[in-house]
Amino acid sequence: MVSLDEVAHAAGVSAATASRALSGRGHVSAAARQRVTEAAERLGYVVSSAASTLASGRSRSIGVMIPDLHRWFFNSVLSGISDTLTRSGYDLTLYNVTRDVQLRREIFRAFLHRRRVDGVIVVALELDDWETKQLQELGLPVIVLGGPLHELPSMAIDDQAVTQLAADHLLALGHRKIGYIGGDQAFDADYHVPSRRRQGFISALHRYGIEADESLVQSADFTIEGGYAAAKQLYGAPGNHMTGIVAASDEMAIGALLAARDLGVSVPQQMSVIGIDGHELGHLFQLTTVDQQPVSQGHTAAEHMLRRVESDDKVTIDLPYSLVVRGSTAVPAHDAPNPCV
Amino acid sequence: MVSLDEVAHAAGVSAATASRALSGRGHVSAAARQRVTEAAERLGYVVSSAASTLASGRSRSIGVMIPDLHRWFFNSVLSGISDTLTRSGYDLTLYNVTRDVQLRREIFRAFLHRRRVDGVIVVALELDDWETKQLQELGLPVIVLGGPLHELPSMAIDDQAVTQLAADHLLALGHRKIGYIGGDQAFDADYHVPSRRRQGFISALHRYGIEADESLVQSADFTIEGGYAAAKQLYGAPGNHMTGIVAASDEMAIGALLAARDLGVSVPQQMSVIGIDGHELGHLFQLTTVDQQPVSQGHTAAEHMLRRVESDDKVTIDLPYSLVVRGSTAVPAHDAPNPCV
DNA sequence: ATTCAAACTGCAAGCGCTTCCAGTATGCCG
DNA sequence: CGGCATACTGGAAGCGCTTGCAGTTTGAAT
Repeated sequence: MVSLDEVAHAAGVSAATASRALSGRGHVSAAARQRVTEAAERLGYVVSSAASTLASGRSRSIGVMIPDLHRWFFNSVLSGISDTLTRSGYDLTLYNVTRDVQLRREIFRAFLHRRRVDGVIVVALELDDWETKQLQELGLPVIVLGGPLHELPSMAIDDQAVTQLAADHLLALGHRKIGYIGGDQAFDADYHVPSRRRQGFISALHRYGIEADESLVQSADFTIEGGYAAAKQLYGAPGNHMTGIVAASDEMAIGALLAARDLGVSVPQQMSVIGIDGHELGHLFQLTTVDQQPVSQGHTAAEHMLRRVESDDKVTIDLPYSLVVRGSTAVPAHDAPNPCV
Repeated sequence: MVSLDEVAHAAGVSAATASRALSGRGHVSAAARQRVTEAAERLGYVVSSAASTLASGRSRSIGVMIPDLHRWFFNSVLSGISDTLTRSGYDLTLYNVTRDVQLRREIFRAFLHRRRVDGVIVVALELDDWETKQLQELGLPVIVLGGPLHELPSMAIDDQAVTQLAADHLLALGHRKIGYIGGDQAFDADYHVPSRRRQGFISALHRYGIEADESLVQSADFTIEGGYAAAKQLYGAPGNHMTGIVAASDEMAIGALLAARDLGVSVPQQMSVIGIDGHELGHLFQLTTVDQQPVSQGHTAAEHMLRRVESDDKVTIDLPYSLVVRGSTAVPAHDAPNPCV
């Protein structure tokens, strides 16, 4: 391993100057900088992260806490974060926060305090008070993606508005008996997203003077399998005259699409289905959705993190989203027979 | 931040003894260890990773290089690795190696050399000579998952045998006209896996005295969409009398299943489909597959890494796999009409 | 009781950088 | 041409820990 001293010596300057030349901090003559850069390049010098961190207090690494790598939304966000950090020369330390309570506690208790990171991006985790406190006590910039959480700077889409937009799309098409696949408090692992989306659905109906029919609301775990099972329940309920479904995630919507095929319910002729997320498979399934561009969310979060979120706290950033209309939604066939068994 | 000195002082010992007590290296009396541990706990002491790394040369962090976080196989492996590392108190530094050549080069040139990690696990990346050399020159333990790569210690399933097993399953059921969805050299982003699987398919046919029909072999990119498109090609080819499909990944197999539904080809009555991987959606789709337990692969890789792979090099570990028969495969209906258009 | 090894402990020397500080050189102003 | 600000540079002091070394104590073996 080449040390800074060797580079400095090769360039005919002191280690101090070499350090300044390479880091860009402080004054260095153009000539010296040139020689140092060349020597470093020639010798293949790479700064020792430990030494640099210890001396400067900066680690050039960001911690990312994320719940479930299998869920498309989360690994998309992670991709976005990773991309931006790598481009900026930052490392990414991954904390995969699973349902293992003990491990989770350990991550908050010890891992984060090792000061290996300059900041922490928390993706879609519902934090309890103790965890929030741990994060705050780090004295590091923290960004919560999928908030908002009042105690910490956060970025989030307006989940209620998003779901309302999805429901509005169906309502505007003329649907009136609309089913919902989402979650309730029991699924609030991530900032009440399930609750807030459900609320958005109900509000949308209210604005059309429709009372949500509890029998048309199904809970699921945001996965394809969960959506499939929930949709089967909805399709199977006799006489509900449902013509459309709003699913709180694209994965569940895809599940609903698969269930429809299995039961011979044609989409969009007999049933319109709309999801939320912008899943990569949406195109294949011709799924109408509200795209929340998770990769971009990752980019944005990382960029903000790199700017250190100087703005004191409670920074709450609203993220964009957009309706993408594909083939899974259409005006309801009022004359058609009830597709549900 | 509480320093080791404070802990040592609180426990009435020197920093050296406190360090030994907490790390477990060297001799410390039970009494001293007890007092140090208590003091550390009470003060909330957590070792500074930078200082510890600088002094000891060990960082308690493992780097993981992985290509595509969206692909289920990769994020499964990552989950497994992460789980094992976290349980052992290790951090995971994620290097998401995308198709961006410049970024990729930078990761190998600079990131790895920062000595932030004690070892590197490379998941399913086809390394060129220069990259292999960079890895070797690190002087760190490296494990390649999805090898084998002769130059570096690696772990892999026997891709040829796996695909042969899949094809054998169909052959044993009586299928003779079998299609294949996989890849050729053009898709060899990861250790010739596409090529080796294709070879396994061809060998299996040979053992039954069947020559592979080139028109029944389709290339795809291992995604659901890719499999869907490839399967449509196969189903659409007139007069091929194909009764079964081997897909080199579950995602492509699922694509084939979806295509079958869309074209009215019934599975398994008219068409048997088998995949490879053990995808979590396999259950929903009743997909027969060869499970290679990627999460366990992650565990195994991480465990080996933690044991530092003392054994010099060229450690090549064969990973297990198993056939999981579900509903997507059955004996061919010899009397049935050709399902293909 | 004597000897010796092993257990234990603290001192101090780093690990490889960054950065404060003080000193020298340079440029520009009046 | 003196004076002062500014650019540049190197010395040296850490950053917070680990560990070799040497000294002290203990226990067991003779």
